[in-house]
Amino acid sequence: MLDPRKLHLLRELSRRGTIAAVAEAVTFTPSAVSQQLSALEREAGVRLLERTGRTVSLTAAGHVLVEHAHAVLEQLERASAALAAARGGPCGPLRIGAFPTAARVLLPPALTALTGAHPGLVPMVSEIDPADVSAALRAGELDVALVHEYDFVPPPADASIETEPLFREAMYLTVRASVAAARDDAWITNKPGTLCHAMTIRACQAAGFEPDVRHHVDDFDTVLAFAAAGQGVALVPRLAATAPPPGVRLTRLPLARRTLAAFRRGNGDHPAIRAAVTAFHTAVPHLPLDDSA
Amino acid sequence: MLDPRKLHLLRELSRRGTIAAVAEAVTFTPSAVSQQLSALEREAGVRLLERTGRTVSLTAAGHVLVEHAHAVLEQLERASAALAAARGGPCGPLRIGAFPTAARVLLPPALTALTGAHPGLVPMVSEIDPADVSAALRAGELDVALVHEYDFVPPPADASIETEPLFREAMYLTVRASVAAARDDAWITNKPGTLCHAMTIRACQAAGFEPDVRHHVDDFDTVLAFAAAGQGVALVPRLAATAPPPGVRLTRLPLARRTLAAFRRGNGDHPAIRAAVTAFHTAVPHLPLDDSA
DNA sequence: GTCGAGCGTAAGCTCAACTTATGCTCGACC
DNA sequence: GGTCGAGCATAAGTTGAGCTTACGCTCGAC
Repeated sequence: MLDPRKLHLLRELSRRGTIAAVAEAVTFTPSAVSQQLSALEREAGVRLLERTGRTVSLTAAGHVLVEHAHAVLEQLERASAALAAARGGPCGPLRIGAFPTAARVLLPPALTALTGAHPGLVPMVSEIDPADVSAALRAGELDVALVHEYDFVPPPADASIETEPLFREAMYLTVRASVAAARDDAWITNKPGTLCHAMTIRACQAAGFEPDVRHHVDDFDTVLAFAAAGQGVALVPRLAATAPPPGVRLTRLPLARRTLAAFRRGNGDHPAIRAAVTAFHTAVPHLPLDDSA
Repeated sequence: MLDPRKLHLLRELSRRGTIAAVAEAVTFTPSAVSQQLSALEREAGVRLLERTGRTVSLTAAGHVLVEHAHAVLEQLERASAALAAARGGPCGPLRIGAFPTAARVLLPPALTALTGAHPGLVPMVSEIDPADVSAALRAGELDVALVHEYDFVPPPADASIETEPLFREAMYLTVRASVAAARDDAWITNKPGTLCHAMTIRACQAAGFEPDVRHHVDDFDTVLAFAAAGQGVALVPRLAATAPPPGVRLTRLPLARRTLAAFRRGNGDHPAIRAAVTAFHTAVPHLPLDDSA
């Protein structure tokens, strides 16, 4: 019988590309991962990996098996969720990941509703950039997460992650009246590697230029303070612009950001997950979203 | 992560009813099965089993988990089948189970076609009563099997087994012109515990009487010889009555027997299974089925 | 050419999972 | 009602799978 633990390693390899990265993700040594994958290959009776230069890559058979690994692990997730449901209502620890703005704006009312409805539930929040969420979910470090996606930045398809939309908000530009008008300005973006950073770059590219990025700041309040100090322009989502400092003009753009709840595929029927997603939904009307675009 | 091996044990328990029977089926000691199921219960966090008198039975949560075990094991089966397909064409050992008449009539041409088309395939045939087939398939003792089902004898629903119909044949009654006319005769049936035995009993019950079963004989040629010797009446399928001995009158009844191929659910795409089922189909036209009822 | 990143193998250790041995409880049977 | 066997659970011992550390090899960057 195929071992789901080994299938999990193979799936991680297909996403991360190197055995060392898989080992780091599952907190094993690379040697252990290498041995497990060798054993899987032996049981499979086909080559699944092949050395390509300094790393390994999957063979055609390896990719086929990864697809089946998704299905197997999803069914195991469903079984675990069913057991959690059989244990009774939502209780125990629930690891929640959230991007900073959501942690600040959405989580407080959501957590109040959640623990009010389910006193046995122990939510544990970690701030995390949406780009890192699916890995953290797959690794079991998180159970649910609040993520966002932007126009221009297509979310990577991930067969192991399921999402549920929560709300949309408009994007605003500081100082200028349009992205094109800020062609020659200094730009303030989030740190490279984050979705927000990618979004700014893409929006400018769509307007026909490469932004002159001068500052990398994650906290939108700081971003607005920089803008107020004349240090550059920036794109900020509605929720980050509830109290702009004096002198910062905000122009609403035909550009949206969508916030979603994400969890491991198959885990959607887990009582704690359901409760959390429900709580997120109930908290949305409390947000200062003066538009529904 | 839930262990599929333990889920398999739980599933076997749900069918067999006692830990001792499960242990015998998987060739473990009852102690090992008991320990594994205890571990599963611990990981699940819910009671799955409860002592009822001298045996154990499943709790509601246990039954829920068994349903998920079916899904998980089916996906693992699919993954294995995909690997077999990736290994190339059908090859290696293929364990085939068949009831005696099928082994005599259908298998010779089917095996010729099978090994002719796939020289690497090594078919291994075991005669087995259809009543025991699903257990043998689940235990991995067989890969495919030829089974039959009768009117009046509903096949037990088994979520882990998949079947594909091959052909139908009519049933014949020896000596008498109708079952009702044989109410006071001595009856010859197969051994108790077989489907054929159950079929005879049910057919008589449907005609309004309990048969006076005097002889238990599995081989239909012997059955016909007994009938020719005036030792009783019997129901025989068309394929078992190709050359009745002189003096045995056969009356075709409005009663059918269906022959099917059975295999583990999810294993239908295994190249060897596909090849075998195809070979079965190609052999059907060679059978002396002078009717298609 | 040198060096580090990445992979694989060898050797050792630890724990899970099996066995055997034993005790307990329930139900059948005289 | 006592006896006995079937069935399950626990204790103790053994084995092997799966991890670690240690080390060697190869490839690609600088």
